[in-house]
Amino acid sequence: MSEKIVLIDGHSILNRAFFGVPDLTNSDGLHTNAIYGFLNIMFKILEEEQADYLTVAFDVHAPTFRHEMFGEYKGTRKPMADELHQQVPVMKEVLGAMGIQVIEQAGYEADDLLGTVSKHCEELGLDVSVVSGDRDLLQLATDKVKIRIPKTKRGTTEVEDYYAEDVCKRYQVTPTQFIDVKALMGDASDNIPGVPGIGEKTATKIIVDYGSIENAYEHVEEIKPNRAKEALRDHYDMAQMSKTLATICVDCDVPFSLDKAKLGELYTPEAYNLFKQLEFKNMLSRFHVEVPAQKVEGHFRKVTLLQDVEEVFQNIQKILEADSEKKDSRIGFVWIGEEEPLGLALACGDKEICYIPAEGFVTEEYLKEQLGNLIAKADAAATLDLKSQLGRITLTDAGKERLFDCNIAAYLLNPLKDSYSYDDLAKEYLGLMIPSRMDLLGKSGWTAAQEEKPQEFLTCVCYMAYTAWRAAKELMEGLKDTDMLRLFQTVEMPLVYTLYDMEQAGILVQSEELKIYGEELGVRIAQLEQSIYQMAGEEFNINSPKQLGVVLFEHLKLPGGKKTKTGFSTAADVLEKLAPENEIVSLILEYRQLTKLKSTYADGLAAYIAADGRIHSTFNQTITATGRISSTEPNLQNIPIRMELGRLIRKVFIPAPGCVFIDADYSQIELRVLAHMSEDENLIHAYREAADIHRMTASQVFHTPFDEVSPQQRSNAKAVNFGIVYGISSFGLSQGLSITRKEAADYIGKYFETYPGVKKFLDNLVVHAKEEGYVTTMFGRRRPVPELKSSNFMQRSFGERVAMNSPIQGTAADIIKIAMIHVNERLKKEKLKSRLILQVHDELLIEADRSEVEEVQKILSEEMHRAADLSVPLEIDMHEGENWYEAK
DNA sequence: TGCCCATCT
DNA sequence: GTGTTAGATGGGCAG
Repeated sequence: MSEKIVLIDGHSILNRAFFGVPDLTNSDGLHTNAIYGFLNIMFKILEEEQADYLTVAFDVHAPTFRHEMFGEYKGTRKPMADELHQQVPVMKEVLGAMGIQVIEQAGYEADDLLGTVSKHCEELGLDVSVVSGDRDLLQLATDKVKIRIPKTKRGTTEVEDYYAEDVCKRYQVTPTQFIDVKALMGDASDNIPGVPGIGEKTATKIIVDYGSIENAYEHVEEIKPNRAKEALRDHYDMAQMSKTLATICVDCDVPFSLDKAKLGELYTPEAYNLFKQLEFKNMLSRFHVEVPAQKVEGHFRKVTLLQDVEEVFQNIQKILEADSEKKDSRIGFVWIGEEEPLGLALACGDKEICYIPAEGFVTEEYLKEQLGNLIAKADAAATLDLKSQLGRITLTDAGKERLFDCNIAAYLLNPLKDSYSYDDLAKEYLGLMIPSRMDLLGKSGWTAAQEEKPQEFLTCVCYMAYTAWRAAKELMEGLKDTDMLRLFQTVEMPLVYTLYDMEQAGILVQSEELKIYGEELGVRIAQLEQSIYQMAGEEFNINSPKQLGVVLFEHLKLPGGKKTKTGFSTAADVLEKLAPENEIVSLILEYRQLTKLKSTYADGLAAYIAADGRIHSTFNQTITATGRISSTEPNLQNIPIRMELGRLIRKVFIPAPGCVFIDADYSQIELRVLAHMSEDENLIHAYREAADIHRMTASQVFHTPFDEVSPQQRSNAKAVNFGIVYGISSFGLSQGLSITRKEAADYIGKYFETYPGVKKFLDNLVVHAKEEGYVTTMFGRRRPVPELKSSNFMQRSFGERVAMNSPIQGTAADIIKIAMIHVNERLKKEKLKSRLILQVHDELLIEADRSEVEEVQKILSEEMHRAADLSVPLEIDMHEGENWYEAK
């Protein structure tokens, strides 16, 4: 059997991988998706082929012989996205580290190198596989040379293979004739001009009939479609030129060496280090070297017998005592289990790492008590997600101060991550590549995993405790280095308990009323549906933007063209402008609103009512980029209020018997924060003097006496006020206010003239963000702004808006967090029955016992006011009601 | 899964 | 000259 060589078209496969693999970035901010995809394709093919030799060819950025021939020739590669471009040198480095030959040659494209090497190797008697995403390479196919075109479909890579005969089958022409076809039809992406008016079909037919461009020209008068005949006759020169351009050179001067192409050990230590740096975790298993993490795995153990468990606790106590001299005694712990705890994972040092099932004599109560003792003794007790553990920890006030939530610390250090799983923390803060829960257990729940995959289960839970133990120290250092320790200790950690209390409390819902509300919506929806079908003259799925677009813009021929990538835009603002054209439009808008109300709110909320008649939402503390909290399952932070029909839903949220709702919200907190942070004298003055800030703004910006400001002026000023906070453009403002862009620009200009301090402040934020790479809130919370480094205008502009908005939104978030912690603590300390139950960004909702209303109002007012000391007053609006509708 | 559209501050 | 207001969650559709 002959030996085999694989030749890879480097740029082409990188390019394919770049677009086929979702964006990946390592901790250094380096994009890695193209490299990752390339390696996946390469490994797959090497395994399939069992090849003996491998070489990768790249293009060089230099003019080629094609440029000399044809001045307008721009090269076969389009300008590369920056995110891809930066991956090319790294890719070459990775290949180098694996001992893989990389060839490139000025004056030629990779295609030509591949053609030449492929022919050379075929002559040497080797089997050749050429891997490329580019079908031009098909011209190289013979019965010994196979062209392989990988396609990424749903995450998996499939490869199309072409020997010469496969090309004939698929394209009806031989590989050589394939060049002629391409020359005739042209190729815009390759800048091959082609012959005008001849497309793929005609080109193929001509070459099938005549064999080549030259022969076709000899018989040009016979060519069938008249159009094609004339085209070829008039543009024969061009066709010949294109043919030369499209022909891959097979005898160029190539720096190729068969010796160097010989495959050796790919998995070298150098490659290992690079893979680790690139964070290609699941590729590391290909390496046969011992990873440091495996050492610690040797100490993972499951402890079941009471006697052994007692020994473990004694041992940990000893370790803690020894470490306490250094003020660095620390445990890592994680309760495992969903509803009912299965057991406790513990770590104290590199050697004492174990999992203790709660079964037999080792009861949950016993474990709780022992854990409590450890927490009391250690300087720090670290876990991954404290809120989820609080139900299983006996807390003392002293214990509270020792608890350390690794996820929250990691969130403060980088709030942009979408996951803070233990394997992410280990990678980021410990430099350890360890298997994730998904890697070990797949989608199994804890209970199933413990039974079915005991070994992997043990590995997983021990890694969790170990990561918590070890990362806590690094995270603590990180918080100190970034000046966020105080924020962590006085805001984020205490907030864990507040949110836990709120989740436990939940909010009472009148499920019957909710059901009736949903049914009423259903009736109206059915009516609307019929009317819409009738007016459209057909039945279709109104909730499908695609179908709706076709009905509105094609069948009913309403004006307004394409807007989205996939078709017509049918967003509310587009449809509102169309409302006068056809009555159906407003019915559709109403239909949309009602189906939203029914599916998300009426039916959606009903599904979350627990046995106690209350909805217990989850408040997430590590989700948003700015420091706000978020609410899920269900989201209680987006309950309708603007439209009356939707607002009615709030009537089903009621206080418990004997209670009343008290709702307090900060008045324009973000604008006040802006006034304070910018130190703009005029804006501060405006807030100190006027109750109505929008009117005051209108008065100052439009140079109109305060009492003569028209409603229009006030509402415009209000829009500008909001826009400024978000970094709006004149275009955006003009859209929002239905005014010309010029007028909008004028408003913004006047605003900044009136409040020059604001302008300066916002500009400085962007400058600071560009220099430091992040922005901060008043309380030191950071948000990185990597978009500012992008070469893409849009991304960069986004970064600028982020730099302007995040400190404002984030400071407001800090303030209400502080307020809610103190409100909750005072309710508890004063032994009140009233409970804080919701936070909606600038609003707190309390279920207050009727006997405590006055005291609760006092607490809310005091704590919300004193949460921050601003140079403008912090004002709050407070309402009382028998349900959430009334209390707002 | 990604897109579109709705909802909130 | 680009596209053009920050931060979220969730339902439904289409491939």
